[in-house]
Formats: sequence, structure tokens, C-alpha cells
Amino acid sequence: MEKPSLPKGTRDFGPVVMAKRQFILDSIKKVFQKYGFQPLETPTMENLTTLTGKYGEEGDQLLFKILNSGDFLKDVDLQKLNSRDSRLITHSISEKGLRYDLTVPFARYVVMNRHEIALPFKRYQIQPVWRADRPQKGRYREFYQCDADVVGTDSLICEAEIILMIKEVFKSLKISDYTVKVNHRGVLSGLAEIVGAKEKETALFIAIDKLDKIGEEKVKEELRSKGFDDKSLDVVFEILNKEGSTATKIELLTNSFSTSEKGKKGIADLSAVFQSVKDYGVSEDHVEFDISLARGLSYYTGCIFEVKINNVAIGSVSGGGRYDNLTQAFGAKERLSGVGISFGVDRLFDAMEELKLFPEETQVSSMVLITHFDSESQRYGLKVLQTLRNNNIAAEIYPDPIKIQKQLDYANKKMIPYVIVIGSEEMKSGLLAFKNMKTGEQTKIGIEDILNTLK
RNA sequence: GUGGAUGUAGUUCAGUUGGUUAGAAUGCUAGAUUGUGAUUCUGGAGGUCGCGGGUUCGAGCCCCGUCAUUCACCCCA
Repeated sequence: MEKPSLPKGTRDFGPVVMAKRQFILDSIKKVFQKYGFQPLETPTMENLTTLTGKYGEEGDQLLFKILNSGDFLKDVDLQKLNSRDSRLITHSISEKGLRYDLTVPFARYVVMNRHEIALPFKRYQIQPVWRADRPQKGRYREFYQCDADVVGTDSLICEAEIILMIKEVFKSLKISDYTVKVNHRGVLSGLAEIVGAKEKETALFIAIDKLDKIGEEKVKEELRSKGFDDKSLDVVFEILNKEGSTATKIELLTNSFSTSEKGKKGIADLSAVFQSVKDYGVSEDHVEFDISLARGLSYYTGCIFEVKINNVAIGSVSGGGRYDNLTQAFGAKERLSGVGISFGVDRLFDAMEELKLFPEETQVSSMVLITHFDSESQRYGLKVLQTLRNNNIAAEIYPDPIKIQKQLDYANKKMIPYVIVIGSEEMKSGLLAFKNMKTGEQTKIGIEDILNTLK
């Protein structure tokens, strides 16, 4: 007999974990709805052509591909098959793949349904995604993303609202020590332009993105190996090391980027976004303009966001940005700009678990368990149970006539906070033994009083 | 894809230079208690020591392989 097991990087979520996950999911969903986003779900699998080429070369390798049904080898070119190079035959044996994120399926949906979508279109989407990555801490092969995107407007108010939503989500999750890092692709391009490294842009971005992780010296080392000379490194780090408030940084960088159109646009956008946040009457706490923030996904073109929880060794728990050309990849003729944010539930979960931030109530299933000494009192309890439920109180009765210890033990394990004990005395007097499982306190009161306590 | 670490009851871990029948804590379970749980006491179940091979009179321990888990790199939620 084979021992059962799970595929690498996947997990079961038992009731205790689910209660906590629901708490996170509900908090995020509520915020999305409050900001006017509407739900969307897309299929687990997409045509491979929809997915490939959207995430860069690395991303394509991380796609889970689905083997064609039926006799999938029948029409494969024999020569390619014999070459034993699987890359040559992938496209002929697999035409579907599991979704890698929620943004690309969303873009596909928008293009396919353009005629019935009212622009600007705001949708949220909460579904699992799959990546054929090697799992490690905070990295899974199956995980949930919670996305909210707006397409069909260039307005920077959307960027500001993304910041507001992040702040609301973290507030309702009671995560207080976090940083929303904001940057702009234009600022990064400007930086590359200034040092005359337009064609080495990507190498520059990848290197400086690691700044807070590996430090200035290591980044310089990496850049030197990519062919950057000391003079341009000085220029780059003079800009990266600018200190001060967001406003100060913006002011200083306006001068630095006076020769770069892209850089100027980036600074202007960022400045407008921060101004909007102020206009909403929201403080800039937790929000930081970070010039070294790059983010990998190649489709971003404007503002980019990333959220880190401080003092927890886990990657970013949320990220997003603006993308101008995503729908064009699907043949859309009109230019549709989109901007969005994605929360990683699994990492939020890990971080909150580590910080012990889950409220105890999230684990409560039923509020009340009705226990009984015999089948007669159990029968009496059914009416009581129904009364509780009619008053919208989650309640259950122990289904078997067993000793009271077992029943109380069950309440303990399920973390049910209150127990009603019914026996001959209770049936005679109509006053029920009402026990608080946490304090051990027990009183004999009528059902009306019980309802009042629980409401 | 590259490199490192770890695999022993359900779980967390002990296990001496290789030596008879592999232990603890916790959890599970039954009772002490015929109307009361989480703190008490007593009993019980539970392990092909990841798997395969090798060295040896003898392997949980040493060697090789393999699988799984995990951490880091790359990249990312």
C-alpha cells in the first residue's frame, strides 16, 4: 500500500487554518468591494499561447503545462521526438497550462469581452495560481492571489486608491509594521538613460532591486561584472542614496532627471500620486518612495508597488503596478492602460502566524454546544437548539448520548466558548445550566437570558 | 536549474566509540468520578528508525545510491 502524499509545494488547509485564511480573504474582499471593484473568476487553465511570452523567459519555464488528452504523441514530429529535447515538442503535446497569475487572464478577459465592458473597468479576483518553482519558505507551487485592477483609464487617482486600499487591508488585519514601497518604471529608465545604459536596463534594474538585501558593495560588484564603469556607478548611487522624505526625494530627483523625458514623467506621476493621497486626507505613514524598487514582471510601465512586512523574514506580501501594453499582446487595437495590486494570502498568513496576529475569535466555529445526560434531555435540547439558530446564533448539539465529560471535551477541542447542559433538573425548572468554557463559570438561567448574553 | 542541511511513535525530539527487547515529552485512548472539560492519578495502543544496496559476527549509528522535506541562490505573492 502506497503512503498518501501531496505534490511538492501544495498543502491541505484544515479547519483551523481555513478559519484564519478566511479572515484574511474576507478582509481583503471587503476592501475591494468598498472601492467599487466587481468580482471576476477565470478558468484554472488557459491556452498556453495566452500565457507564454508574458512573464519573460524565466516565467515561461515556471508555467505548469497540461499534457494533451488522448493519444498526444500521434502527430509529433518523429525527428524532434528522437532528439530527446523536450522543449522542441512541448507545443505539440501541450496546448494548455495552469494560470501563473491573475493579471494576464484578466487582460485576456477584457480583450475578449471588450464590447460589453464599461470602461473604466474595475474588477477583483481571488483565485489560486500555480508556478513550477522550487518551494521554500514563503514560496509555494500553488498559492492564492487577491488582485484588484482597473483598466481603461490613465488617471493617477487609481494609483492613489491602490495605496489607500493597501493601508485599509493592513489596518483590518492589524498589521502595523509594514512599508508600501512605491517607484516608477520611468524613474528607473531615466536612471539608465542618465548613465547611458539604455540597452543594459534590465541588468541595472535586477541589480539595484537587491540593494536592501545584499547591500551597496555587492550590487556594485554585480554591476561591474555586467560592464558598468565606476563613473556611472557613482552617478547611480548618488541618486539611489538620496535621503529624506518623499517630497524631498522628489524635489532632488527633479533636478537629476532634467535631461531624461522618461525620468521626468516618472517623477511627475509619483508626485501626483502622493499629492492625491494627501487630497484624500490620508497620511503618508507606511508609504515610501524607494528608487531601488524594480520588480521583475516585465509588463509594468508606470508606477510600481511592493509591500513588505517589517521584521518578518518573508518576501513581499503584495505587489503591483501600471501596465500600458498588456491588452495589446492579445491584439487589442485601442490602447488600454491598466493598474493593479495583488495580495499574496499565503505569505500574509505566514507573516501573521509568525507575528501572532490572528484574533482568537477567528477560530470559533459554533458559539454554543448543547450537552445532555440522556436521550430524553437530548430531545428537549433540540428545541433549545432551534431557538438559538432562529436567533442567528451558530449552535450545535452533541449527536450521541455519551458521558458529559466527552461532550465537554468536544467543546474544548472545537473551541466552542459556551455550553448548555440539560438534564432532568433543567427540564423540570426550564432554567438551563449555561457554562462559560473559558472561565468555568456556570449559571442557571432561562433561554431568553442566554440569548441576551450571546447577542 | 545550482548549492547546503535534515529524515527515529500522530507531533517535537533523545538515542554513548557500531552491541541484546529503540526511549522521553506531548498528543491519542480507557478508567479513577452514576450531573461537568482544559490543572491531578492509574492503565493501554502506537515505530519494516524514509526507501534500496553495501561494510560488519552485529547497523538507528559507518559507506554508496535514491526519494522526501527544508534553507539559500535565480526569480517571485
